[in-house]
Amino acid sequence: MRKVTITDVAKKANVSKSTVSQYLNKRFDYMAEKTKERIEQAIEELGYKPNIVARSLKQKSTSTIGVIVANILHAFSTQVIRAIEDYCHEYGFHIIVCNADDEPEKEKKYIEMLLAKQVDGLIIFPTVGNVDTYQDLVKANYPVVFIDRMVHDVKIPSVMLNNEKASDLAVTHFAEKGYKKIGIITTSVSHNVTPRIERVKGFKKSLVENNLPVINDFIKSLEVDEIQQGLKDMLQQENCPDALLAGNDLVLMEILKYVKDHSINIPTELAVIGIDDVEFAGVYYPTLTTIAQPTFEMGLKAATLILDKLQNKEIDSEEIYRFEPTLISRESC
Amino acid sequence: MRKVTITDVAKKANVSKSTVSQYLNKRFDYMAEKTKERIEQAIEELGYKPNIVARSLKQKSTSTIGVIVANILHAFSTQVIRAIEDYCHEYGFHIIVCNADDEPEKEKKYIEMLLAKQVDGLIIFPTVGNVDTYQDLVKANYPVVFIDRMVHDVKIPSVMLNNEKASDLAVTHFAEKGYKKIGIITTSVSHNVTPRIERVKGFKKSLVENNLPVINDFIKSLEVDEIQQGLKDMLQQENCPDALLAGNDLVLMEILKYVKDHSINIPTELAVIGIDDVEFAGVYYPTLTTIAQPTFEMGLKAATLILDKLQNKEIDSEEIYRFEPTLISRESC
DNA sequence: TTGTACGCGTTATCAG
DNA sequence: CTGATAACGCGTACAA
Repeated sequence: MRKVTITDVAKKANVSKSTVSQYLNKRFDYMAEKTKERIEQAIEELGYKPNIVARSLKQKSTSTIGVIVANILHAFSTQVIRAIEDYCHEYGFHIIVCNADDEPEKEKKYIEMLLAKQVDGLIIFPTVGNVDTYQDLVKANYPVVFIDRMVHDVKIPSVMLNNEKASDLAVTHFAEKGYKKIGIITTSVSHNVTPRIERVKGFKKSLVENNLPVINDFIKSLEVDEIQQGLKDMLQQENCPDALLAGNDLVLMEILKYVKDHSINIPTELAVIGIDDVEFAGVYYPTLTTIAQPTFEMGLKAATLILDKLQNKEIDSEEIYRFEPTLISRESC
Repeated sequence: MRKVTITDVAKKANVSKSTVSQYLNKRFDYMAEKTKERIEQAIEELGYKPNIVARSLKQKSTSTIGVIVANILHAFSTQVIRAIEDYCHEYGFHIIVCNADDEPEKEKKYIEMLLAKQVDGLIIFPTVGNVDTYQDLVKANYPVVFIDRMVHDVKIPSVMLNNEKASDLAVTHFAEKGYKKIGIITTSVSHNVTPRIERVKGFKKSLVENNLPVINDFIKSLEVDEIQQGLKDMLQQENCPDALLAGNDLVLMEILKYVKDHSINIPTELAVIGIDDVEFAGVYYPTLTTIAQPTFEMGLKAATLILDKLQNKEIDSEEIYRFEPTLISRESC
């Protein structure tokens, strides 16, 4: 079955391509009623559907937003994607999602691919390894929004969690419950990723504010597959932490694994709080106290920023949009 | 910054467009070395990137596969998507993922959108509400593969779990452990979705084979938000089940919620098995016995089928490719 | 070995 | 009110 084009419709309706095009774009201002009907009928009979690719070429707009997530394995990523999708869909935009797997190389490749595909804008969870590429995008005045992370000296708006606050909420909660020897484990060691840095920074700061000691042995940044060993090192020493903050959902899983394997009781032997409100937090034994990110709002904000920019609304490109975390108090601390 | 086109490159390198095109497509057979260098340099200096949209229009191929999932909330969906992405990426294909939210209307809209976007093929988790549309695709000989579900009388290959076997594994395991009053809860009531039907069918069949009674009160198909009530009805009667099979991950979450709220002990008061191996199965208290789907293999198969079809390899369109589930025995039964 | 000319499907412009 | 024509950016016979 050959594709039916606008030319076929025009032929069948005995009008010219342009007239059909007018019809399709609802410019009936001066169109004869019977012409309209003939076209309508021809389209119907032939089952004609406009070719978006051809239209995009002409219009220089694909109504598509590219989204590059650093790591799709985080629940945060999928939730944000859903929010972006919802919003874009509402405004007639499609999204193409790519997963950079935390590799700057891959990220760069995807950026190029998406540009070549002429997406109208880009939402990126930056891997921070492609500053030059980001700068090129800025120079070209290409619509880009960062989410989850920011990149210093790059004039691209960022949608971020108030990460220091997230750590602070946790530490303060630990402190209120009487825990004094508090540790933190985060991931994303290889690249200087903002959330990790800010969470550790906020962690230390909050310890000080709560008059608690900062013990460097209790502060670790590890790749996921090193976490079991790291936990062992941390928890099997004489003086070990009695409370542990998981820097994200993947770390939390590793902690729960360790705790299970070593029959450690939560929260009597070890209190636990996780950043990111995982789906099973409420049904786990004990239920898990978490710091929730407003994922939906954040995704929405990123999408709004991009679509606004496409309409040439003025956006402050230096701006960082911070969102506040909330502590969901359950039984694990 | 204006977009730089092949014409700009040609001008700069003092050659014609076609020569540049040759270069881009690596047809150097008869190209002068210095011409090559000039072009190379011009591309470099201008930062030229080919416009995929224009290329697609000419080549009538977008190197893009559309994926429509019925419900992105299932862990199964995301895992399958990752597998598809991996495979497609390897072969230079991109994917566009759409979430139909279990609504046939939405699914239909997405099918039309993806076709208009000229995707080269479609992988669909069918909602079963668009048989006519599917038939149109078949008639047009358009490359489509179904996954997770099948649709009767539609000649489209399907990649599916051996669902009856999944139920059988669970029931037999329950039986071996001495449970006799076994129930099942599934979702997707509104549409006649294959997995649910097959799982219930397999469930009943296995009960009979294990010489256990089939109690209709213990077999429920409910929308997610009705499950709490359903569990109440089922578990608060005199003679209630002592073992429960969760038809998928969402049902499992609901069961765990109920169990928590009513302080029911697993497995002494109620044994539980879930179809779909959720991430926290191994760290839950107790660890959860699950029936795992080979999600990666299934996604891979779907992707392979589509790409094969694009290369006009013969594929039996009547074929249903069944994948075997495996029981992961843990503590919840 | 390189250039010319045209087609892909759509839309904008402008003449009629 | 409608139609011819020229783009959009790329690829490819075919000619030179």
